[in-house]
Amino acid sequence: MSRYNAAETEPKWQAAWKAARAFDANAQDSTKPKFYALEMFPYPSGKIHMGHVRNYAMGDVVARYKSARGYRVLHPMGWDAFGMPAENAAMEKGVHPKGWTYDNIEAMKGPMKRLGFGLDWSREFATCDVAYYKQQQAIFLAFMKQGLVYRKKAKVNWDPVDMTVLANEQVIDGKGWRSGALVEQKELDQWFFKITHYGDELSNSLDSLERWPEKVRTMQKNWIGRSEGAQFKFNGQDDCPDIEVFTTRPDTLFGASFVALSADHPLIKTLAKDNAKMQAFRAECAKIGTTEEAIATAEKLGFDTGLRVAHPFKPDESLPVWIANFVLMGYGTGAIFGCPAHDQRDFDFASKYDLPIKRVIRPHINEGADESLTEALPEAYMGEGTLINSAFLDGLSKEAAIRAAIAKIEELGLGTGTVQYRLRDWGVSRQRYWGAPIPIIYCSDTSCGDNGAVPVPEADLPVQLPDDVVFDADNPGNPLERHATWKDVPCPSCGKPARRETDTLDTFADSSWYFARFAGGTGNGEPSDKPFDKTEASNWLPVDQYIGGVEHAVLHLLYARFFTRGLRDCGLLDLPSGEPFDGLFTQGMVTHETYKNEDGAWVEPSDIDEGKQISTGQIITTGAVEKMSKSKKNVVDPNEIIQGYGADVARWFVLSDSPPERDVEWTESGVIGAWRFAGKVWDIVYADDTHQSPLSVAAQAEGEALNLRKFAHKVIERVTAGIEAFRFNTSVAAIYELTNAIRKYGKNDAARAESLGILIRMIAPFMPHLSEECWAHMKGDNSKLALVCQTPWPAADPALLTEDEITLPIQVNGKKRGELSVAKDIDKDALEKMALADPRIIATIGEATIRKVIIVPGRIINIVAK
RNA sequence: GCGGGUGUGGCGGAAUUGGUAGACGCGCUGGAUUCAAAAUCCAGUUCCUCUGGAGUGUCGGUUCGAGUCCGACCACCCGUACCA
Repeated sequence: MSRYNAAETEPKWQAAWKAARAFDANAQDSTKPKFYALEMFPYPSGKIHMGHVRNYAMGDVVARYKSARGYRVLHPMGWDAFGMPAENAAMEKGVHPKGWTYDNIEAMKGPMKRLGFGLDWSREFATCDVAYYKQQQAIFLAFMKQGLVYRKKAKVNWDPVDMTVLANEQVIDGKGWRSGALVEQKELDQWFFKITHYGDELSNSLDSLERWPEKVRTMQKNWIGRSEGAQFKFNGQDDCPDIEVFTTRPDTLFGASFVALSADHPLIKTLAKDNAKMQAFRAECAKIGTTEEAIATAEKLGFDTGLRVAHPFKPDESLPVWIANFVLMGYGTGAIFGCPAHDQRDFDFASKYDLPIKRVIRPHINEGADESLTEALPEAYMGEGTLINSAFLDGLSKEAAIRAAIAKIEELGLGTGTVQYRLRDWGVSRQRYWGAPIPIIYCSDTSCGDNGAVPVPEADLPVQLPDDVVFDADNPGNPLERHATWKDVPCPSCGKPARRETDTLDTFADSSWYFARFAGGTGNGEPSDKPFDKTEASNWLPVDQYIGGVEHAVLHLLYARFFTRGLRDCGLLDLPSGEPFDGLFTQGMVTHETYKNEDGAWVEPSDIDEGKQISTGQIITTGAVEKMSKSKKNVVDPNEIIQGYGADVARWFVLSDSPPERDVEWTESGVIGAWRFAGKVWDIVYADDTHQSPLSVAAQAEGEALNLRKFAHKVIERVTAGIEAFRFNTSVAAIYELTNAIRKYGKNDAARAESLGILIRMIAPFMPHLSEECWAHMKGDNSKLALVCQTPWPAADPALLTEDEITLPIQVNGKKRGELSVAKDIDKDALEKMALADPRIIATIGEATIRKVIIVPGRIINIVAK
């Protein structure tokens, strides 16, 4: 018998699908309901890795399955092509980011096409295509008109040696990754998207996303972090101006022992100009860096300004004003009051600097006892309780006290109850070349436009990236800045000398609307001069099933949800809910050990043999297991598996064992199981040359034949449920069982043909090429039957799913001691009698007295005996 | 630090959602086939002091019954706003 030959079979069926326009969305029957399947598009790093294969294999199973279930499916693919790695490659290898990127796209497209995903390649684009980023610039201008764009100062990581802005991942232990210089902070004018405008909507609307994982909704909700509280001022004494604070705990105001300002607070910036010590403290704070993680984990440091403010409720008392490194300028007003007894951070701070710790909340459990609460607190008490030592708030609960404190603050005219978001506006300016230029021109006349900032007129778009730029390691920084002529233009408004914005847009913007471009953009190969066709995009959106890595759970998904709202409110998209993704599945990451050589450089796993780097001979240090990423080089190329076993085995393998939402540490062991399976399927199909239709129904089957049919139909249920629930590994296990059952079954009769036809249709979304080959063999040369990828999903016959006889376990005191084979609908009394008559049960019970017999029909019998 | 998640045989994992723990696959062991090997096929495979007992990261709780629910902890992973 012949063997399955992937190299011959794969191109044959890929050509057949193309000829049948099987995955061309425009060729689908328009009367069918739509289904938009989308996987997060890849960054073209140059190689696909196992994480990609896993992601796209899942998406393809869903897309092909939905197609078999009668939907017209849109399943596009493109490239998230702007970003830092291209510039790093330009510096390291002297290549141009554009050439590097498009070469990488070509390099990745080969293996992706080889894998036979059912993709509509007619809609492909890269975000670095001028046609795409032109439209992104148009959207930027539309958002601007809509009031969703503004400019303000913001901090960046500045490498003083390389004279360039660093990304957070390029700052290692506070030092520049290339130069090793201590990273400084620098304030630059930057553009922002007003995502906080939609703060409430983005938070509330999460509840409607029923087909999103609960964890992602929770993460987004926490990220947006809506909190109610009060904003009010502490009146300054002597030279101290009034200080505006925000708090969620105005109830603890009587326990306040200090006011703390961010080192970046305008007041501190002003004071530090004439105060060298304060300036030094600010520099100390700046060393920590800009990331939330670094700030939160840094040792809490303070600086007493010597200023004092009045307590709002006790005008004769005053509080010291400190600078604290844990107060963020970006949240609230950049100033807080500290209540050490009831906030852990304040507690740590007060303990360190010997500030008073005054308790104002008595825990409920202490009621009656220890009225004075005099003994020292070991830590802050943040739970519920009753207010004490708080004048008019005494005796109130926390919630009531919050309300009463706000009322008092309002009555005193010091402030109001307000809502704050943890969410900050989205800074989109990047001091880099390889991104979409921000379409702004700065006029030399600052009375022109907004303080000199003039939007590029729509007719002048695109603002195109110049190709003639130079990258070199000796001269890092943004080449657009250095370009001889590019930035010099006349002001589009008044004609005076002006210069272009040299910052480009955050690449998260690129991935915030690409799904709309797929849906309403290039479908017919007719690029329209707008971001996307409104009707088409509105018809396909929302994406019915979006699949991608859980690492995008907050930022990418939140930014996309912001963009669709912006597009909606600009009238570009008809999407009332504003929600781009109706169903979301977050897959776990494919992880791998990381390796470094003696120079401390990351090393690819394929460059290692017996603990040494093959290319240099250096000794390798093994690091942590982390998600596969280009920057850490811990990627495994799937090409070897595809070459060795074929596309279908590779696809089957990545879905076969692990539950899709779980992280998997990459290992090739187990791929042989997928390979054996492909061989078994081939063998059982080619063991029969009678060409009975794979759509046979063996209605007359009896005995073993009937059992096989019953099993096959039960497996339909299991496989279908597995796909619907994204538990492909359980579908795979069920398919294995059916395959084994068919193998053991001897005859080439109608029951076998029916079961085999069911099997092939169910394997088709997973192993599409092998399935077509098997399907073609079964149906024979003269059959009019369609391709298996265009054949409906098998339906389970309900009559075959029920069993008359079932096995029930018998437990004694919760431990299994026997089992019974009984009719499905046997009554409880009979069951009890049978269980108590079982010799092994009698022996187990022995002398003990039977206290109770629990019978759960169809499930279990438990005898309680003592 | 904070937010979110995960933890079951030698390994990946299954378990009808509170009811037979270990389906299915890998690996391993033995056998068949072969001059031999590969491939393939068949059987076995949680552990132990084995007519019994223990067992789903640890400790405790609820229940007739807990991998599943509750509480405390441990380890690892993701995110933490300029990696994408």
